[in-house]
Amino acid sequence: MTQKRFYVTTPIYYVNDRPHIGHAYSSVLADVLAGYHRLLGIPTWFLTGTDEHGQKVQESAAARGIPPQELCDEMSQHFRDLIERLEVRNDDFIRTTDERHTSIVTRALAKLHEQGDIYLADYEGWYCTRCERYWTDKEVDATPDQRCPAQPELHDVERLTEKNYYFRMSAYAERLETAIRAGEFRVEPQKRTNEVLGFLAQGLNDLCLSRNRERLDWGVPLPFDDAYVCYVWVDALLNYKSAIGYLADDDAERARHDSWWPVDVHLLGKDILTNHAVYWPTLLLALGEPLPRQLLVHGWLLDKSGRKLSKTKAKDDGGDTRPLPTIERLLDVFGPEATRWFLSTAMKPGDDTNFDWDIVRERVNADLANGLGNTANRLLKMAATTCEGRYPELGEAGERERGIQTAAEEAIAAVEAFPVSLDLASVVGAVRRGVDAISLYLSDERPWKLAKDEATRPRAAEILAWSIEALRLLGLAVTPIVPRAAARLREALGGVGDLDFAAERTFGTLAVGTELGAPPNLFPRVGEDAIPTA
RNA sequence: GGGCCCGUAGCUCAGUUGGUUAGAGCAGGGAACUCAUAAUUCCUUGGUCCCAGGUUCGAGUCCUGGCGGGCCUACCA
Repeated sequence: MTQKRFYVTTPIYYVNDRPHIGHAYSSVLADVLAGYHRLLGIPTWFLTGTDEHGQKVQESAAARGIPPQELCDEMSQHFRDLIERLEVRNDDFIRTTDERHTSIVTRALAKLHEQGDIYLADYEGWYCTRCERYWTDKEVDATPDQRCPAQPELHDVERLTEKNYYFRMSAYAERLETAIRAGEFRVEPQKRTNEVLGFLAQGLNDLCLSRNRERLDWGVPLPFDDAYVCYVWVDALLNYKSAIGYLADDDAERARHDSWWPVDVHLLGKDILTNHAVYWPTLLLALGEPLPRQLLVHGWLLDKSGRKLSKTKAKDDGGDTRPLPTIERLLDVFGPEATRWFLSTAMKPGDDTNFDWDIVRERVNADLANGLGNTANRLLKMAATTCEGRYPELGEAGERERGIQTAAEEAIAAVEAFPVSLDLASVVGAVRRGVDAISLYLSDERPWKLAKDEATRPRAAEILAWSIEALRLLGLAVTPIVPRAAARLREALGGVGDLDFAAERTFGTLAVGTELGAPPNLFPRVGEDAIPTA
């Protein structure tokens, strides 16, 4: 099943936080997903951006004595800086304070209101004045003597009533469940589907989508009641459509939207599952829009003691006095390519994973420096000395030769299966096996020995030819993950102009006599001494 | 409290519908090789599969109950 196009998103990142490794993970993963589709010639659109409204932003701005927009401009820039350092190639970057977004939120809200999907009702609940928020009955009941769940010792709660606007989410629960069960709206991995179905089974309430401006002003005003702003999710989630031209005035823009929607993959962390698997699709159902094809829900990267690694936590543990491996520090030490490799291979989307400096270093050294990098290096050096730096003839294939050809072709096959499988691990696994196959082949055939003797030198050249050709395909396979290194390798193997995967993917197509470049030292080894010490 | 999920070698993880002596990679130990980024290849050490019961001819795999951890529980995003 070939897809005609591929639209992928990351969550929009909330600007109250500094960018951390979780953001980097989502961004790189989305970039790699997009990259494989682009490699295969599939029209691809990759959207990311920042979420900028809400109470925390308003408070942070107030605390610093600056307008919220100024804070957003500053913080949003941090996210752009991060993805730039990661060499992520997004096609668009949306901000929820963009006019192109807020105008669409307004229209969507008006539409929902007109068709009766939004209603005004009293919200009655426990309010903590100190925390400036409501708590649910259940949360308050769980405390002794019905106190504030955050600070039961200090804060008390009072029963308050407030008028708010609600989205008739419950009305769409059944249709959502049907869509999930029918596979029309997929939530991956499977266990997240279970989680969503379990959530639905508990019964769905309607969703409060407004906030009185007395409490929160930093948001999109409701078109039908200026005393309120739109709260959180309706605003944030709509970015996935506003960015591609949903409800735009311009015909061409709307056509653009229709060409990309429904989105193929929403990438998100497990913490925002409900929002994407329940709020968002019910909202879309209400708007009469097709549902996303699938949600890909990933876990978290945790530091060695299992804590969520965000921002800086001063505490270190286990006698490890080194600073925590934040995304900035990882980039400083390993550079963008190795960092991308680590993030891409860090975990199968689904579970959390623990990591530390050594895990990153070992993986990067094993796969990249010792594996791909060293293989490229030794082959090109041997080619320089044994066949004057020109690609030699393959000669006849024996069993071993067919073996490394197959290994390389399996990597290509994994790439070509990617749009359906989205299985990065299978690509990486195939590449690792390919590198191993070449190493083993070289160990067994010893071309360096054969090259010393005039009579056997042609045979040595053949061995190099087979190995180089296999390596060339592995380089193609890895292009979306480490684009720079892959490009340098391709160049060293005679590649010119833009990469044409369809033309270059076939084993045995490298022209005899092609001038081979110098060993490119693709991935420098990272020594223990490169890791910062406290 | 409720829902969902996780707990397998020092580390990161695989373990398909329960079936032979539980696997990989990395790290550790030994050897070989020497084209290469102290690399590569071969051999090797290492596990009460969280605990306790149960079902079964047979359980890492199913059931029950614990222990430990995570996310959500609808107004923090």
